[in-house]
Amino acid sequence: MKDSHVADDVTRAAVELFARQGYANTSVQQIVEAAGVTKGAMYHYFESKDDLLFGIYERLLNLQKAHLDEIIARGGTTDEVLRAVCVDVLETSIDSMEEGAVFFRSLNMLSAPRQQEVTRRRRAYHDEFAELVSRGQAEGIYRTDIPVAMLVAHFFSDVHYLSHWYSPEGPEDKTLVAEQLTDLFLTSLRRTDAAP
Amino acid sequence: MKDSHVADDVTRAAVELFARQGYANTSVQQIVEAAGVTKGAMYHYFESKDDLLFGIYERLLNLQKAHLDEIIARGGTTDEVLRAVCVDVLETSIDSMEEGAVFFRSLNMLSAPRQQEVTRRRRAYHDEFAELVSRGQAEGIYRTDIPVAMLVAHFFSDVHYLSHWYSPEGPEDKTLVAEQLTDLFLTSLRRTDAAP
DNA sequence: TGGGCAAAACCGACCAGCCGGTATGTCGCA
DNA sequence: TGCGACATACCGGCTGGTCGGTTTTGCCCA
Repeated sequence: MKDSHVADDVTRAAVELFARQGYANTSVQQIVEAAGVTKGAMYHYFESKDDLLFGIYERLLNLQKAHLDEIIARGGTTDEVLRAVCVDVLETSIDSMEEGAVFFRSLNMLSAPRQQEVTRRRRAYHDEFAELVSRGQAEGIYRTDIPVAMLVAHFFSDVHYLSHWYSPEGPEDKTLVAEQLTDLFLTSLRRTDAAP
Repeated sequence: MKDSHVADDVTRAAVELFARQGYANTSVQQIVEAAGVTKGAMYHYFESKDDLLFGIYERLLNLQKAHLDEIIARGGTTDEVLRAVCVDVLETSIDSMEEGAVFFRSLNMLSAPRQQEVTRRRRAYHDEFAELVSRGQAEGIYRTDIPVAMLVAHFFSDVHYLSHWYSPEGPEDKTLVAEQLTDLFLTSLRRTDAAP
C-alpha cells in the first residue's frame, strides 16, 4: 500500500475515459470527477495530463515485455514458443483491452520524446517477435516468400483490431478467441507444399 | 467543377491534419490556414467541424461500397470474387491511407447519430463480405471451425493496420503488398486436410 | 501516553489562452 | 440593385495548469 489510492483511481478513470472518448477529448476535470478526487490531488501525483497518459503506456509495455521474456525463457521448439507468445499476447490484450485501445489511438498525443520512447520499446518487442519468425524460417518450417516485417504486421494487426470487435460480454470465450486467431496466423505462416 | 475549390482544399487539409494529429487536437484555425482560406469561407461550405469530418467518412464509404458492388457484379467463382475483393480493398486502402487512419481513429468524435450512420454502413459492408465467406463455406472450400465474424475481423484487421506500418516511400510495392496480405488471409481460410 | 511539529496530502478558486462558432461587413458580378 | 462568396472581428465557454492555504499523517521525545 505504498502508493496512494488516488493515483490508482485516477489512472483507472483515465484509461476508461481515454478509451471511450479519446485523450484530447477528455478533460482533466472529467477524469478527477470520475475518480472522485480533486484536481489538486491529481496534480500532486502527476505532473501533467501527458504524464498520466504516459503512465498508461509504460504499464502496458512493461507487462507485455515481462510476459514475452518469461515465455522465451521457458524454452521449447520455435513453433511451440511462437504459439505460446501469440496466445499470450492475445489473451493479455483482451484483459487490457481499454489500455490497448488507448495505446493505438492516442500515441500521437504524447509529447515527442515520450512518443519516441514508446515507439522504441514497441519496436524492440516486435524485433523479438520477428526473431522467432526468422528462426522458424531458417529451420524450414515457415514460408520465406513474404517479408518477415509483413508477417509480423499481419499478426499484430489482429492484436490491434481486437478492441474494435471483441466484447467480453459476447459469446466468444477469451481463450478460444486467442487460440483461433493464433491458429489462423500460424496456418498462413507455415510452408506450403511446394519448395521455395 | 460544380464545387468550389475551397471545399476541396479544406477537405484535403483536414484529412492530412486529422490523420497526423487527430480530430480533437486539430483546430479549425489550423485547417483553414493549411488550406489557405479563411474561417468565413470554410463555414460557408461546411456547417460545422463535425460536418467536415463526416464528409471524409462519407466519401470513403461510398468509394468502398462502389468498388465492392462492381466486383461482385462482375461475377466469377466465390474464390475468385473474394480474392478480387480483398486485393481491391487493400489497394484502395493504401491509396486512401490518410482517410483510413482518420476513419478508425476518430469515429467516436462524430456526433452520435452520424456515428451510428457510419457504423451501419460499415456493418452492411462487412455483411456483404461475410456473405462471400459463408458461400465459400457452403461450397466446402473454406474452413467452418471458426466463426465467420472472426474470419471477417481477421481480414479487416490487416486493412485497418496498414497505416501503422506501410509507407508509400518504403521498398514494398502497393500491389505486391495487397496480394501478399490477401494470400495470407486466403491461405488461413482454406479447409485443412482433415474433414470437419 | 501524548504533545509538538514538519512534511506530505489534499483542496478549490482562479487564470490566461484557445476553442468552435457567429454576426456583420465588403466586394464583384448578374 | 440584389445576391452569393467570402473576410474580419468578436464571443462565451471550456481547457490545462497554478497556487496559497488547510488538513492529515507519521515520528520523536518527554
